Amino acid sequence: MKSIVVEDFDLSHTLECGQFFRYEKIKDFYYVSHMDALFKLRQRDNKLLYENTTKQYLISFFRLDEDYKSIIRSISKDVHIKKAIKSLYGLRIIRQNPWECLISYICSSNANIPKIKMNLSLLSKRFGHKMILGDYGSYTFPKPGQLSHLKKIQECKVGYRARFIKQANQQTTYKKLLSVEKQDYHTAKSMLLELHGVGDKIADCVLLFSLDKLNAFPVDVWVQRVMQELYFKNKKVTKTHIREFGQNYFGKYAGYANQFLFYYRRQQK
DNA sequence: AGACAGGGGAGTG
DNA sequence: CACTCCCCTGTC
Repeated sequence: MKSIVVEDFDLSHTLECGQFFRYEKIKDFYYVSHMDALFKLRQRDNKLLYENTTKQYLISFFRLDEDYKSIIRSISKDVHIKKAIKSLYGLRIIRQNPWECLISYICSSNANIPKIKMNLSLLSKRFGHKMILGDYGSYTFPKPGQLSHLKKIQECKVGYRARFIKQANQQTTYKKLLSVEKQDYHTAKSMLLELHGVGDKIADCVLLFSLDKLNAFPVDVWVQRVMQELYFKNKKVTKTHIREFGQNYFGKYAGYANQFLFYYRRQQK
């Protein structure tokens, strides 16, 4: 098995923190399915072992080319965030494919992680084609334009989100997503918000996890909970206010702070 | 058995 | 802002 040396990286935290859904842990290995790629990973200390992908792909996917230490330094504003960082050190924001990310988070509304995983698995099984790696099999994720059959989408148990997926499929191309990526945070966000089924939180997720907007600060119930507890003396605060506070307070890499706090709070339950 | 929540969003008032 | 409904699954 090939390997690369990795610094400031924790594979388990990165895959399991809830930002990404199409992976499966089997024995000591993680099998990752993403668009047309299927690869196998394992971390041993500072070595990342891999099969069926390339060093270049992994560096991009896990953002191994960015200066983690300086990001951590810039968001380490107080004892609360420092504590979360300490316990989850090495967690990185994954650079997902924007299309798969968009559909994933459209599925996420009023759902939970097991259900989102199931929906994505059914969608790829229904619309993608089979991939094999050793004795493990999964499916490619359908491309923009391939999710047009409403009935078939509904069979993937996505409920009322089926029409959102169909519409996103009609209105989105890779070219459009690329042009969204080129815009600044606010412009990019307003473009995503034009899609039906994409509101504030989902737009921020797509921006953070796939469009290189690391200052995005998605506020779901968990982030709302942890932020109220740590920064608002347990007072009820609107999600909009929390988002604006988070972006101002943590700055350019607020999205990293967001993910640390989110996963840290979820682990406590 | 049936009610309810689960990583929201859109539409209304 | 606050409220309701949305489709589906797992849980108590």
